[in-house]
Amino acid sequence: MSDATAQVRKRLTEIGGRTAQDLGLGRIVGQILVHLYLTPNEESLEDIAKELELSKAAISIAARQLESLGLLRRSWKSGDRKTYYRTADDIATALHQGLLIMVRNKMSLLATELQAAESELNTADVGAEEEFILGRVKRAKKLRDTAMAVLENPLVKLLTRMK
Amino acid sequence: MSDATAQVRKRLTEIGGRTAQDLGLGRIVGQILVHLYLTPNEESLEDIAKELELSKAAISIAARQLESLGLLRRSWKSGDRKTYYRTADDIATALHQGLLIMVRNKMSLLATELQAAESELNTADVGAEEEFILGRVKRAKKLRDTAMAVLENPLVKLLTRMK
DNA sequence: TTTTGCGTTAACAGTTTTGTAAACGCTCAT
DNA sequence: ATGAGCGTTTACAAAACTGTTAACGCAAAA
Repeated sequence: MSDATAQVRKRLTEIGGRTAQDLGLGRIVGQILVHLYLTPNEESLEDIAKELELSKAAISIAARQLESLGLLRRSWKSGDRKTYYRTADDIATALHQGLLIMVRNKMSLLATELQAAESELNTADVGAEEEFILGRVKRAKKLRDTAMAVLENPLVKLLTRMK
Repeated sequence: MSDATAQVRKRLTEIGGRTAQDLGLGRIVGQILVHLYLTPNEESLEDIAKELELSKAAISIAARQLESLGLLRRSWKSGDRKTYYRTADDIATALHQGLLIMVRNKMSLLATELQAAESELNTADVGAEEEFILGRVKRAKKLRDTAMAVLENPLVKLLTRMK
């Protein structure tokens, strides 16, 4: 592998790290994923640790997290006690679905809270301030509903169809 | 304000804090925004600090940040040296646009990096490994493109039309 | 059974983040 | 001019996070 190529890979790996961190998944997770995505053959924990200059322990934890997200696959070789990792074959769809699920989870949590708030406000004795807050909560609910609708319809259909 | 109502407000405020933190804006930012969103009249720095049980300094910083994002408005009263804050009138659209801009920024950063990677790989002497990586980069680009397309078309039009 | 080599777990240290208290500077009223 | 009241800045303390080292457990080889 040429020197320039190695540098390109390193750079993309860093970007993966930053992105993953933005999503709250931790830097290492993103680094591993991109690194393996740009690697033809599978690699052991130690391989990855050496390439990314991180401890084997850190790799172990992050790799398992990636596996549970369906983004990495484990494999073994006969007469070799190491575990090897490679990116999942359907990594693109897995990523998209994962992101959608994350967003949807946050959204539905918000939905529940807003609904609960509205109910409680309705049972309380309704003064002027309650009236105001209730109005605001209702506006927020409406906002969330349309956002949700947008998210559900065209996005899912377009994105999950990709290969 | 009834006790139950106060509790509802407190709860929603907490949720705002968590959400803002997820977006990388800091907890306080979200708390202030929701608190003011649920408050009929405008409040001074000290008012907010007392309600949220935080220092005036912290509120000062976060409130200015919110103002620069177009989510809060400052105002003054004659014969009173305090600054008052209230939520912007178009807070819904400001929020949506802000989120879209954030996402778009991340996306376009990714776009530049992927493009640069592809160029560099093309100029390098192309061995088997370069070929492989180049293929992966191209796949990633395609992914990003469709995601971007989805993000641009229906979302913007639907969301920014909202009041 | 013992040994070796692996992934994992747990305690810890370094770093970063977050919010506070106190000092500061500016504007307005006196 | 002087003092009071405000928002802001700065220095710092506490808390949270991240990744490492070292110990552990377990399976396969000797």
